[in-house]
Amino acid sequence: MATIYEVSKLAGVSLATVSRVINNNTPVREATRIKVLEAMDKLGYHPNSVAQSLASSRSNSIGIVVSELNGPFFGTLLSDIETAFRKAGKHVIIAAGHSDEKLEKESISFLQSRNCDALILHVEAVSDDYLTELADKDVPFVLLNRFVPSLYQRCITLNNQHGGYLATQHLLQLGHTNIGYISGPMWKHDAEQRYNGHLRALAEFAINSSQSVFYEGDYHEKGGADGMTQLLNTDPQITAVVCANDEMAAGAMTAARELGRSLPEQLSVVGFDNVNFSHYMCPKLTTVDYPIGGMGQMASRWVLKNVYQQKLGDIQNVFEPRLIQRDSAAAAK
Amino acid sequence: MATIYEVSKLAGVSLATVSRVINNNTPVREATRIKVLEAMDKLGYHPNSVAQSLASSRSNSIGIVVSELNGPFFGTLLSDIETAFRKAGKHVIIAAGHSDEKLEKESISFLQSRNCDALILHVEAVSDDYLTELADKDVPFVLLNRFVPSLYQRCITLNNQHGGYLATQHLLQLGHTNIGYISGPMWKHDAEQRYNGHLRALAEFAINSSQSVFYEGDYHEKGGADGMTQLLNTDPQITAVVCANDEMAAGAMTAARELGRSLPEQLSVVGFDNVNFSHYMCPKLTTVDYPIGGMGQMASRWVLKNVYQQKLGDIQNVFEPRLIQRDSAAAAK
DNA sequence: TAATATTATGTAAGCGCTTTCATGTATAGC
DNA sequence: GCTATACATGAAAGCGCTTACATAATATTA
Repeated sequence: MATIYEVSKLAGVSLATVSRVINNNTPVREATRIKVLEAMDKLGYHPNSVAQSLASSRSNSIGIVVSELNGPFFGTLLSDIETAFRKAGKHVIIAAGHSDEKLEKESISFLQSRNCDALILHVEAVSDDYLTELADKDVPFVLLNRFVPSLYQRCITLNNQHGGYLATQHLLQLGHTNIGYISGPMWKHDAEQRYNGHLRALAEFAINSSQSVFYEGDYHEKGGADGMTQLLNTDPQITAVVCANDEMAAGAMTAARELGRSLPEQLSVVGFDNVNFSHYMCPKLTTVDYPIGGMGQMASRWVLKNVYQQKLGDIQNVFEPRLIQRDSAAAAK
Repeated sequence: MATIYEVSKLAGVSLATVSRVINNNTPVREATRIKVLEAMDKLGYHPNSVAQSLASSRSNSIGIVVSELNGPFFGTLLSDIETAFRKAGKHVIIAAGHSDEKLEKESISFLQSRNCDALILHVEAVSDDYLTELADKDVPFVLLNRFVPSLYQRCITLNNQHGGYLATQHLLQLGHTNIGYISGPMWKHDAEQRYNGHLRALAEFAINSSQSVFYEGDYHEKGGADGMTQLLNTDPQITAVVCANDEMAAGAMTAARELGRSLPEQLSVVGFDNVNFSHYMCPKLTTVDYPIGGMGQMASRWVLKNVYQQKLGDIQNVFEPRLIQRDSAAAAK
């Protein structure tokens, strides 16, 4: 691989000048620039990004921590983030945190040691305090789907509460009054907030929430199935169930069918997230859309703007969910 | 951030010695090692990986090109690759090629300029010649799901032909004789091979393939839906359809139902890939398992073994698919 | 045309590490 | 006790760039 030195020799200029045309940050006379470009071309020269990083102490890499790499949710996120940075000539280093405190911390320090210029974090298990401390360190980061009051400018969140509200409101408007709820793990902020939204909708329709059956699931298919089984055992009169994410909705619907309920005639189900397979399910899942792609783009913009000084539009910190009506929720009989 | 220099001063040894304890590649007296480790600890020192890369001309990063970041298929792949490398202290840089020749090439040169030690490529659009030339360059790479004869040691492939065979054989064994086929884009090697397997099964059961209706789809849901519609129009007598991937199967099943077919009673469907949502579909999809995770691990092993000289087991170049029987394929009436 | 302001280019000192080669120090052999 | 050998450590030269700072070339003004 040719080095900048060889280019400078071939072009008959100094290293510095070559560097200038590479970085395009200092004026270079047009004739000189052309000479250099031609030399680079002739040698098939590409700058060594490692050397660039060391010299400039910018690595042009952004570290991303997500909970899982598989699964429908993060794929969309990563895809949009990668596209955004790729355009800007940055690259993305990915680590999975698996919703585990130790692994999340490891991922973060791993990415730090990789000299990332910034991090985009979708972390669930580390504490607010840990994040606040991290903010005092040198590496800038944005938080996705997590609100830490002291770090509010760097939080890109969904109004989960409103999402939970929309799901339940929809069922209530369809005439359901006996609505079960399958939650995510309550230690996760979004799970708690979605549930709060559910309660708010119930209250608004003057339904006593103590009548409403509740199950704390795990955000996975199995939890949804278990939850549905338990809910229907506890209260066979239930006519609708809100699931705090689509995966659980999938499990719940399967379980309900196995228990002899026809969907959506005897039982309506609403999910949350609008993952890409939610319309493969049958009945096609009515769910709350989580604009994760847009939020990923916004996180990218935050980084481009605050770390790389690009002039870009304002940052939208809070995104609003919206209800996607499909076929899994029907009017109460 | 503390540097190796500060550590060496605090420990009262030279830079070289600190480097030795970091890399653990040259004997260092135990007492010295401990002094150094304590100094590192006290300073909260982490080696600067960029500087390490520059000095050693190894970046400890592996570039991955996949077609898409979203979608169920690549998530599984990336997840297993990331896990494997993370354990080895390497990191993964990801780029999407979008099945487009230009973008695939761009992705590859992008990763090259990032000084990746190796690449794992799932590329579809670039030519065999391009890959053969690339192999003469300096960066080592493995190919996933692609067989290039001259590069056979670095190809990790699925026996797609056999997979196609299994899908059709299953339907034939269930008594179907009028079987439609919805293919992927025939310019993609795997699509072609899956179809060849289909033909082989047909031949084995003495079915004239010219009777068998065929549609060339796009590996996406829409293509599956269009394909099913066209197939049923062309030949309403069809009792079974093989789809060359699960996404098309999803579209096809929806379309079939909209055309009034009950599944699987009036129409059996078999997919290919066994993506994670295939059992969310209803009826749950009978499909051919693509062990993409295992193949990703094998690709990782190839890199660890051939690039980082780790002593690991043999490389398995060809993986075998297997049929996953669920509910979408039933006996012919 | 000389003096001054502007702009373009070159010089050289790092960035934080690895690694070769040289040197020093302990151990063994006689 | 002296040399031969092994082993542990240090000195210093890069890895390929960026970026002050210094200098040279050019444009501007009087």
